Amino acid sequence: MAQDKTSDPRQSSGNKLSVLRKHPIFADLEPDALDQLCRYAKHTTVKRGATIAAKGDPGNNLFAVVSGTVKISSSSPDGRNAILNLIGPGEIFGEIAVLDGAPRSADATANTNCELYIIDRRDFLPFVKSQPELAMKFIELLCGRLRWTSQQVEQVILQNLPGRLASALLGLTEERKLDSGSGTLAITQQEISEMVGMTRESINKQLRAWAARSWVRLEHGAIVVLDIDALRELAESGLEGG
Amino acid sequence: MAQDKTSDPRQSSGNKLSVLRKHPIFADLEPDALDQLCRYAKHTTVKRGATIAAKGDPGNNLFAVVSGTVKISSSSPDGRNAILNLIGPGEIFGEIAVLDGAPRSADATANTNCELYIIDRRDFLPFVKSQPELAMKFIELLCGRLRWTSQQVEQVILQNLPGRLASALLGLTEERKLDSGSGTLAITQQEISEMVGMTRESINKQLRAWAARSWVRLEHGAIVVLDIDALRELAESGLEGG
DNA sequence: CGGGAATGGTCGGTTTCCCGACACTTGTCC
DNA sequence: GGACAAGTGTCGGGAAACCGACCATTCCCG
Repeated sequence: MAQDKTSDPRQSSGNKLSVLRKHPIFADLEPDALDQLCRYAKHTTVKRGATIAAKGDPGNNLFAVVSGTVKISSSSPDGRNAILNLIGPGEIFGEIAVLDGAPRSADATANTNCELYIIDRRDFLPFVKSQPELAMKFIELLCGRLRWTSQQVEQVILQNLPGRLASALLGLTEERKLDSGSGTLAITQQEISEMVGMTRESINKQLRAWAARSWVRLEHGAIVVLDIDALRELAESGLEGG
Repeated sequence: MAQDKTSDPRQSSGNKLSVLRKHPIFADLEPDALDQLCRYAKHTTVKRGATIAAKGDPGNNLFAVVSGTVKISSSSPDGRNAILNLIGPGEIFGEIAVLDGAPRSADATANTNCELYIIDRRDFLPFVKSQPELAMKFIELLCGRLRWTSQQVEQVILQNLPGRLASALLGLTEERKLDSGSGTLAITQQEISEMVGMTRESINKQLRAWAARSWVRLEHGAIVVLDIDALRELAESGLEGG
């Protein structure tokens, strides 16, 4: 997993460089700037289930995912849980609190064992301000996030369970965040229920109805999307599908 | 209403200056930059109900609200409607499509008669890039939007009707977007239902239950919040309240 | 390889909420 | 000032989803 040894700064820096360059937001930085960024980035690994950041904390760090997936979620006093986003390799998270200085608005936990880079806010904020191009990149990133989140609100208001579930499966399939090839999504039904805001039972019922139609195939801890067009049609019409 | 006459550039520019300076995002600009911005901004008025921008359009304009309120919404094929945001005086909207170049993700309609400034993307984008401070302001703006929208997703997933309704009323009261003093919200029950994603009937039923407890008072086309603490408690616990 | 945790599958009773319909009030525009 | 639109109040049937309670299976870790 962690091939760079923190005891060897030279090699560490070299690996960091090649990894950070794959993150779209840093890809176009000048070599000097990228090098500077590498010096700021600290390498870490976290075990599945571990808390990376908690709601309400000061946002002192920006995170970049090297491997694994991170779950952004929030929970209510009565134990219910809402999954807001899943962050995969090549993506960053925790940028909002870093950029605006307000407390974290959600929890971040390791959905699988993860390899991360952590960048301190005190290093990063001046760095962004010194790189106008990077600021524009962040504006684009935030715009994308906003589009995604607004669409979620839209779907949750306009669509019923089948529509929402279809939309969620489509989103996961298209982004390939959990894709291990040919439409296999490594996600539990419990997690899906927390993404769309319905109970696990309702999700299970709907999924098996679709499995009977060969739209999907259910495996343990995974869902295989077989007929993506059927799901797309259902998601777009927003109706029916029981 | 419209005190600046477009036939008189001098006076127009003077008024624009004082108005644009009230928008937090432009407030800290250098006088020269602000002056430049005024030259870009075109003044317009739109009548209640008129479409300002439509979903799918290219985002060629940034809008700043001078007076009135604008409704950001999206509708499904079967006629259902979702209100995503309400924009009041001193706020801007339409910035996402301008900043990232993608099509508009929602409709914008005049909720009341409105007075707006319109700025062309071709003028504005180079302007932002030439003003590093402004880029940071936009980052903060987008972060705020993202926090608000994420919270909406959270609420819609975690809370039931009473909780969501209470949260919506609290939000509207605290932002004072529709406030005409002492907690009076100028909003119809139909509109609230489209904000929280429930039917008007359900909203009406819940509101009258609260009116019976003197938590709110219902007027024609308006809601007066009487006991804000009761609503806050309900919104935070997320439970009960029938 | 064995035990426990995680995940999936299943079931009715109950609640919530939608749906369609309608009467009444208020406001607005000609 | 009168017609019409917009907004509110109300009702009951029926569908959708929750809830709590299970057991079966699979996986993972010691």
